[in-house]
Amino acid sequence: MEPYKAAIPIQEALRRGEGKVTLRGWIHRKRVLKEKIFILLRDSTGVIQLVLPRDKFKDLEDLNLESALVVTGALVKEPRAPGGVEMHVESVDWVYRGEPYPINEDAVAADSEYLLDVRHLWIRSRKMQAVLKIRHTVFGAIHEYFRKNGFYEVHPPMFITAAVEGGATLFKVQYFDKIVYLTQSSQFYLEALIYGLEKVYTIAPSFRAEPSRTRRHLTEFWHAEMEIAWAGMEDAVLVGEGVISHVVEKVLDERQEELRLLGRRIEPLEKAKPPFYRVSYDEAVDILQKKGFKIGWGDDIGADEERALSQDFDKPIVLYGFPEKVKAFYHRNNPRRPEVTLSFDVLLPEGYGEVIGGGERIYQAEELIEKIKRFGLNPQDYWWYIDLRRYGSVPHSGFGLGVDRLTMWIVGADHIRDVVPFPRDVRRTAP
RNA sequence: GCCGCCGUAGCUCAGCCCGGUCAGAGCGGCGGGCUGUUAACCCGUAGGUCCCGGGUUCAAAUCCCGGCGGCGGCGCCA
Repeated sequence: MEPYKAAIPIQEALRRGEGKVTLRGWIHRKRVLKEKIFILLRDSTGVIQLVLPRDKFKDLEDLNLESALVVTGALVKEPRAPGGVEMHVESVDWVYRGEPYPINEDAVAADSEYLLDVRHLWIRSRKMQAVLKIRHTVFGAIHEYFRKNGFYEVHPPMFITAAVEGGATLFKVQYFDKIVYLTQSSQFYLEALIYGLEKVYTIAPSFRAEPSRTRRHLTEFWHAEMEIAWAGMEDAVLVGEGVISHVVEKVLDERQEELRLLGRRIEPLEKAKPPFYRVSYDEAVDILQKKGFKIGWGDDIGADEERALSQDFDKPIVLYGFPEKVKAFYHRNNPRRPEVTLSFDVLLPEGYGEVIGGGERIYQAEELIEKIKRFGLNPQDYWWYIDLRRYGSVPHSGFGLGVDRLTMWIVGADHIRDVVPFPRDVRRTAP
């Protein structure tokens, strides 16, 4: 049997605190003293201190960080050891000698750009481990919420031929002898799928060729989208509150250790329970004007305004009822007040901003065609989307949730790149 | 697309303003030391196309022009 097959997880070793066991992992830290070598060994479950008599393991003292090891020895409870338990190593059963590891504490402390250049290595760090474990829980909790609430998971295409939002932000792809695009939202496909399944959701990548240079934009991001038949805007808002609060609850329940390692304050997370604050666009304009912003009714709410708004609230805000011209063409106008749409955004607190955009869709063909024209677009480009309105159309609503943005807020990251293993932005496509 | 900032050792940075012992520090590497270390510590040592090109000058990392690369913010959005 290969020696590494006998190993137990480090977390399990820390729990036992005694007995002879085999461990495997990577060298997280190493300190060589006159008579002893201390090694902090890391695996996916934790970190434990190894103690090796220097005379017996002379050939190991020059091991570089991140070298891989399989060791056997006795576990001992030891207050001087980080974590309270250490292993007195008796034999080293397997070694892979790594070259000098290029990431050091200076680069980490500076949160350097370099960490993105060596991202393929940096994802080994305890910080990235913690973030990626939380990300795993976030995705799982989204699936869990939708499935428990009667939604079917569906899988729309990534190659498309018509824009959802307009057209300027699509990535072109050579597709045999023609050009197609990468999807920027699965919404239109979800709208088609409700006529069979009524309540549908998907978690899929969306691609946007926007040259955005901000801490909350990527060119490739994970989009959790849902659509429900026989539903108005308020129904979609309830689902949005439901899924966010469920995800947060799940992370608080399962990822306390990771949140602690990341130094995340959990009070703001604990407050994210429904109902979120409801603020109409009209009220928001009032609030902002009183704060001294130069904003008139009909203007869009920019990033600074969004941040200022969220400062007044200690949990997520549902901003609703935007003017027609600041939202995409497919939003249904309020029949009682046609100048505003039945649209909403969910804003995260602490300055994190928009995480959900959604609302009720136009369900009548004529109204849709008219609005497409009013927006200066060509109805022919949306032929099948319009066609959906010709055969038993019903009121329906949905939203798109930025999963990376949600994760960013949950872990308290400064940049959306910090929560994605291999982020893609306007310039970075490798590693 | 618009505005601002940056580029010096493998990594993090100082030096630039006011040109002339300015080729520097810490980490990492290598060599040695050290009574159990907690990002260990101490001593020694190797390591650089000062982003590239041009200009000014007796003299340029430093000043000027152009280019390339990177970062942050806005707009747009999730």
